[in-house]
Amino acid sequence: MCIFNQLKEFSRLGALGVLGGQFKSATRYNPCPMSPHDQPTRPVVTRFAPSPTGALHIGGARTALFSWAYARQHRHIPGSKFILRLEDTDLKRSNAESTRGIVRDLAWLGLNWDEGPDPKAADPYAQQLGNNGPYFQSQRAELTFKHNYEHYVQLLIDAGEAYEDNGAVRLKMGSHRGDITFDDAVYGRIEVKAADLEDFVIRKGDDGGRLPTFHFAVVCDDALMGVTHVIRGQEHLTNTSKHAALHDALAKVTGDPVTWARPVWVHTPSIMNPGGSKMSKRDKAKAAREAAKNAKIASADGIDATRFNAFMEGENNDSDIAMSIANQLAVSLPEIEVDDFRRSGYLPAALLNYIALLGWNNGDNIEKFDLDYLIQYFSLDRIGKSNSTFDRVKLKSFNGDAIRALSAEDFACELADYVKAYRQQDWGQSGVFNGDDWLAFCTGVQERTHTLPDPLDANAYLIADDDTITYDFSPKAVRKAIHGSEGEGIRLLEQLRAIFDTLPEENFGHAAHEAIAKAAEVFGGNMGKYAQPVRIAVSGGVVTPPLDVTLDLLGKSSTLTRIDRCLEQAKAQTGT
RNA sequence: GGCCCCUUCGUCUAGCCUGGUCUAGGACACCAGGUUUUCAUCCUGGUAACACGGGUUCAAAUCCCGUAGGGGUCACCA
Repeated sequence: MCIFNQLKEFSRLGALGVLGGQFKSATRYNPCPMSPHDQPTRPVVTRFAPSPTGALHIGGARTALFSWAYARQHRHIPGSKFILRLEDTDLKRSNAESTRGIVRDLAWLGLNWDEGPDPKAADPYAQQLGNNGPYFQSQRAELTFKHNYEHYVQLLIDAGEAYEDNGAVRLKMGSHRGDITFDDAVYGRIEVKAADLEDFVIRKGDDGGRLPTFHFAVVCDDALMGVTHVIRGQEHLTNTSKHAALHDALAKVTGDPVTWARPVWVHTPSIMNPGGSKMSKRDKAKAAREAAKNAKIASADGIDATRFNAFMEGENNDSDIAMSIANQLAVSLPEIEVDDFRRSGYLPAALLNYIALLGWNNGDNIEKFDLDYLIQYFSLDRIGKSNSTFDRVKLKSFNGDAIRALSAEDFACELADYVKAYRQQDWGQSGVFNGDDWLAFCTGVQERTHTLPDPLDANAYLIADDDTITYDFSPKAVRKAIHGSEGEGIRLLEQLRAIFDTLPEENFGHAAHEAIAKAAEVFGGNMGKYAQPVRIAVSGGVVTPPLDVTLDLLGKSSTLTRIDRCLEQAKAQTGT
């Protein structure tokens, strides 16, 4: 096993302190863990309940993060836990692939659950009975014991709280129940007039497999699983009057006001696009559609024609089609889902840190923190009410900071894994670089890296064949360094080439660097005057890691070959 | 359209509940300067906001009312 991988595993095992260095850790910040807000003495049970109809959305990730952090904050109270439950009562849209993706993405983020599907299970739908029944609502519906939704539907009908309507069952609202008032931890007290409340379906008819609707399943499961705090997106705020009514009705018909007590509702504001629309996979689909239209392509790899055409007509926004088109046309799509951010080279630590700040802050001007800090300081009453715009530029800045906070070994490991996974190349160890060179390369590029692919794209010349390096002397900086001052760069390059030729191959870059420094000292001028022509000669451009690292990685022979080629072309151009 | 919710620098936000300490603080971005062999990093400084209109008050970003703008929701989707 790669030493870097071992090191990484080790660091991952070490608590959840995902960030070190300049990132503030909770313990450093506040030696006294007593927070100003509530110190509940009762257990806190939260859950993340996505519907497996697509990949894990960035907004879902934030909901999961808050739910997770709040449960972890209270883990010292026995019974506190974080549950993952899959809401798959929409048979047509739910699928196992989505479940796998959600489980994988949550695991990647490091948000572990106390109860929920086994992340290692081959078949995500293999039924697992926890203390409170299975974690898929479709499975809960099949059961015949206390978790069966149908049992409660019947109780409501018998008590005159609900009635059948074309095979479906509706809960009586309106004047039957009166005005509904509930409290939200973020938005405060919400009052809805009886006249604005309509009877709503709690169990679907035959077309829907007689399954419970989302509203009914959610209330039953939360109550039966003992969920105390329901943290979810604010699109559910209006729905909550229905859920409140359901809790109250069920408490009444079962005579069990404890189990069916209303939970604490916590609605989080939405995350928006810079354009103002809600961040959704539709944005990815839209970008892909536009690219496909511009390129006038009529199919996409691995996508059958019917789906492709439906996609182009806007009849679906499937991410796999969008991705296929993007790959085919080599265009990038806006990151929307957690997996998109991983592909783009973001670290979980940075992503988590950034989204935690979208709608929450500790009021202490501390922006860089790790999960330990969030667990310690997270509080419901510091969640904001207004929607926030997702700023990828700021995320990138956070990611750069997170990358710089990694040890050189951890960074080397992250990068090697990334290259393997998304470039299907092996740059480290046994691959393009040998072990020492790989670490040297990573060390050289680490502080210039904002997202993982940055150093790959910027340093392709390093692994290119010597004769594929091309020289474009038209950009200003290059022209100046080579042809400026009547070809001074060319003359310097010739002199340096002669010196380089006498240097040993061992530690060539280091020796070459010293030679350049000495030349600058002896002949005058700053080091850049000498280093830039060399940099251009070996890379074709003006930006590389420090020259000693670059030349070490390249080796003496490549360096000389490239200088020769550069001189040849520069002179040829001067001649004409 | 009905109902619900929101509104501080370009963006994320602190401050608002408990009016005066706010000539409104921080971060990202941007601009200028410095460090540096390039780029980046790092350091210093700067530009930039209380949506609008009324009211209450000695005093309002903070309290009240209205207007405008934005979001959500009105499915046998979740």
